[in-house]
Amino acid sequence: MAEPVYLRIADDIRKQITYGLLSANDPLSSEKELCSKYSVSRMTVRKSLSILVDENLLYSVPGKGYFTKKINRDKYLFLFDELDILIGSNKESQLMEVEIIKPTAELIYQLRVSPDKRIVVIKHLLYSDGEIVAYDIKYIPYFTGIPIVEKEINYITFPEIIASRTSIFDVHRKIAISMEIPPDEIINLLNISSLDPVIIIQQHILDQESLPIGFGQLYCHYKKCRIEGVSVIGE
Amino acid sequence: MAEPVYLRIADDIRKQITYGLLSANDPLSSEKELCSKYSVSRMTVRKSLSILVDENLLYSVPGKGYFTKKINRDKYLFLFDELDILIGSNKESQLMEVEIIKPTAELIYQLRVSPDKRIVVIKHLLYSDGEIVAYDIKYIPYFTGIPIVEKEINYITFPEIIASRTSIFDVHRKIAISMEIPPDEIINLLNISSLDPVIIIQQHILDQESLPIGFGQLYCHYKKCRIEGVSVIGE
DNA sequence: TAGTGGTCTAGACCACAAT
DNA sequence: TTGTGGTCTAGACCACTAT
Repeated sequence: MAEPVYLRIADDIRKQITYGLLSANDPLSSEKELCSKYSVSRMTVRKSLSILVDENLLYSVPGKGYFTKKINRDKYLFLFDELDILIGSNKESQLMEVEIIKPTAELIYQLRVSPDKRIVVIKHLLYSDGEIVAYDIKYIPYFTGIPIVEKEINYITFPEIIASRTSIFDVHRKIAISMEIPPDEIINLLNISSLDPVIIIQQHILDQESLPIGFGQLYCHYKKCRIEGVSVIGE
Repeated sequence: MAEPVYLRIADDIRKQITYGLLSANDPLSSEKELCSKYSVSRMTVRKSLSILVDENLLYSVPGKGYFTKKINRDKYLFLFDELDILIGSNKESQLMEVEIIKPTAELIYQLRVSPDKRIVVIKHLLYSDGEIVAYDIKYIPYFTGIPIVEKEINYITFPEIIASRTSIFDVHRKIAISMEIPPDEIINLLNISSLDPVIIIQQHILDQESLPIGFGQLYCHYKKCRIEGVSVIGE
């Protein structure tokens, strides 16, 4: 078998969408009609259609049929890793400090906690070619079992710390990249001028109900950071 | 039917992976064995397994079986739109200039073209709340049929311009975010201090063979840009 | 040779849409 | 009532892997 039948059918339908024979929200022929048209069984047609649904070119409505989707190609898939985004060859992360604090006003807001809740703070310094280029700070509401011993923390990722409380599949993350002139503490740590902005990468870790269970900020020297991604076809 | 059988089976296998009963690269029971275990047909088992393959928890090797995958949760999906990333409420894009030039040394490198090839340059200014906050410049090697009339260009996206030459499904994009102190031309346009870095979002549009067919750079005022994304489970 | 996943057929019943 | 997609069964043949 050179090319599976279901791929040939998927290609055929994809072309009809691509070349504009079908436009947004146009109904497709029914599965049964496509079975006759291509002389295949329903399962084969469904396999073809499922590929196009995965590609976000089609959606189906039970009892009605399949419809074409509007295309938006403005989604990028980014590989985001604290060390990967740093420019340089010798990169390493060093645990700086672990402490337990009472939440500031911002943390009360960001983590939706009460003022008397204790917060675990984990600070890292990130080095590139021997220089400090970034400072990372993570906040997690205290819970029994959370690792607070430095040795334990140094080798696990932010989601892993939190996953010790819940299943790793029940959390998702949001990220935001922006720039600001940082507070003095960061200016000193990164050894930059008081007028230089830094790149801030803000991470929110959320549970299934989208309630925050962790919050982190990475401050990075503006010359030492580069974030890369590739496009995906999306809704 | 409250919950389809294939979802119940997928959940069951997912739990075994999540809770560490199966670790990376462990072989799974064969489809046939799973059919017996859950008393369902092969198609139902395959549907369950295909979900887990889509979730990047499993991979299959023809003739051998299914195996569990190492999890990496460091991929983010970003919605990237030139106007969406600007901070502000009233945002608009204005075509500034279209011209045809001979390529500079950088363009010869970025677009892999010969020095005598003509390049179409499209410049936009991006406004937020009435202020110029970003400057966008796109380079596309000239080809017959490329829109160079201002009216035509103003309302189509970068990939769409290029897709007029090839199918939109044959192109993919790479993006990189970094910061730099920009050249004087940009300093003047954005009306910033000569010491302020800007956010540079670099876009490469590539064809099926990963050869460049378009190159663009967006220079954005560092205070006026914020890029957001959500995590996905990846390989 | 036996076992595996990949592909495919020809049916079936269900819940839901449109009429 | 008819047509639709969603789910599911019980087979089949193929290419590939391991022995």
